[in-house]
Amino acid sequence: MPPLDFEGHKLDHVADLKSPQCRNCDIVREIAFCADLSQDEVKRLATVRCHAALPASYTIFREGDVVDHVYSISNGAVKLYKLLSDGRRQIIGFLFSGDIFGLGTHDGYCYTAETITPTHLCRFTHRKLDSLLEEIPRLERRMFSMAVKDLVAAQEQMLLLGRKTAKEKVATFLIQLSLRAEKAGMPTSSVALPMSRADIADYLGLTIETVSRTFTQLKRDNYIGLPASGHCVLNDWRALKDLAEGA
Amino acid sequence: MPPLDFEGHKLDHVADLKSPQCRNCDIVREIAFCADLSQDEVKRLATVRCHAALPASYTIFREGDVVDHVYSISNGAVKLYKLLSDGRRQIIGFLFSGDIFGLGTHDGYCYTAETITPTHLCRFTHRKLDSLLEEIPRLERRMFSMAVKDLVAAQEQMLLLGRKTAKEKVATFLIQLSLRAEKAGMPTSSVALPMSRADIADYLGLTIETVSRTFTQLKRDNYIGLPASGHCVLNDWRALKDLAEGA
DNA sequence: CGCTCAATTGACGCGCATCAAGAGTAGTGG
DNA sequence: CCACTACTCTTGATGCGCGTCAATTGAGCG
Repeated sequence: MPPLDFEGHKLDHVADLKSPQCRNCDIVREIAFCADLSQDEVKRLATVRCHAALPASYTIFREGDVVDHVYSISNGAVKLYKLLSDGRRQIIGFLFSGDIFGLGTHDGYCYTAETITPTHLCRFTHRKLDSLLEEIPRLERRMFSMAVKDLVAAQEQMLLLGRKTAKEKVATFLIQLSLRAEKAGMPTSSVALPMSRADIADYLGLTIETVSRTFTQLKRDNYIGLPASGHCVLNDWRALKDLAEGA
Repeated sequence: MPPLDFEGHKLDHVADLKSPQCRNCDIVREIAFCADLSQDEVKRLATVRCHAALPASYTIFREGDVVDHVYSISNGAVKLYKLLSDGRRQIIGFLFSGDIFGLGTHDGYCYTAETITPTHLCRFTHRKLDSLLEEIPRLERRMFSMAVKDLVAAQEQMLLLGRKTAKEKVATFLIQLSLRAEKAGMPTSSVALPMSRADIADYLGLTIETVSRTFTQLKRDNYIGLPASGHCVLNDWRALKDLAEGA
């Protein structure tokens, strides 16, 4: 994938503010950034945002890049990952509609962000967002509580990576996706798997082969069904949850 | 260890505000909470704090407990951990002087906090701290940036747990302690190891035996020296760092 | 000195990685 | 529409790193 010039707005997939998907963006941002903001505050926020549509497997920024923007996903899916020098990869998180990413330190972003599917993003510069934070104290609260939420999830993932078996890891992953689907108002008994086996493996600290074998095993034991690639049916949610928690 | 009544102030190790170590607490809090607060703001903060001295291996709160306080370590060492139902444990972090802990969600604390060594703590109720956050916006900024710092560290630890070998894990751990010592103004070539091998193992997603063997191996290869229990000398910082990063 | 518990060391086994082959699956162009 | 290509995914055979089990050594403490 040649690096298209997204940051410089020359990418031909970039949509402008008048495009149809921007209305959708407004809706989604209600969920994410602005759930408890007033109409005026939402409008003020809208003045500093920028919208873009990106293809699949598109690198949004790399670990170490200067931190200049915060991103909000309108729709699509994004993965965040860190690399070791020899290419070993750890996926930090999968993000979907309504999720925010782009926090970092003065050393730059601490992970690489890449689209999984074609994705619509909203983007805010840190500079403009900072001045907004002065204006709207509740926005700061909201950013804080989202960072705490991410922190709690990261700690849960540390338990998974350090102490769970392959079977428990995959079960936990499916439960996570199911809970996520529930929050988005989707059915919990069937989850979409837009990411590849390689992505799942790098998220769970396993290899592609082990992930594949574990899926097969869970299917054989009737925990799940795999009707089509990219989809998974959870036959017994409770049993899968117990498996995920090592019971 | 019988559970002493710390929360009800009946613990005989609890020190009051006039005790000598409280002056120390003021100094340390300069580093932690209040680095950029005014004298008045620091004094205001002092009105809502409560101080306690705890013995080693003392459980401060448990995963799932109602979130009512935020804690700041004056001196000593604390470990945070999560448990699976069958007893498998993952240590989320080791905390030292100046560190803050006690964030959580409405579901309660998401980890258990336990002292490693005898420890002096400052404690703030969430309720009082919340009202302070209204008064002192900069305090909210500070809490936010500390949550981000924790998040970045958690993501780095995910890379360690998911993708590093035992040798790389132990090397990374020693480098972490060394960098921490540097920030505290201590020499980087020698680090204190107040925690047990079991704690180190549960932090790195290994067993006691593997940690022990890896220390022995690093010593044999002259990366480190182990002059006395609880101490480790880093003979070649750069080489250890390269090892930690998988080079 | 002797008790207790942490740490080390050794022997062995297992879960997951590695290596390798085969079976879908999707995109491409004639 | 089908062949061709390039993947991704699955499945099998084998190996290794780390876990498990067990015994010994060492350190702190009354």
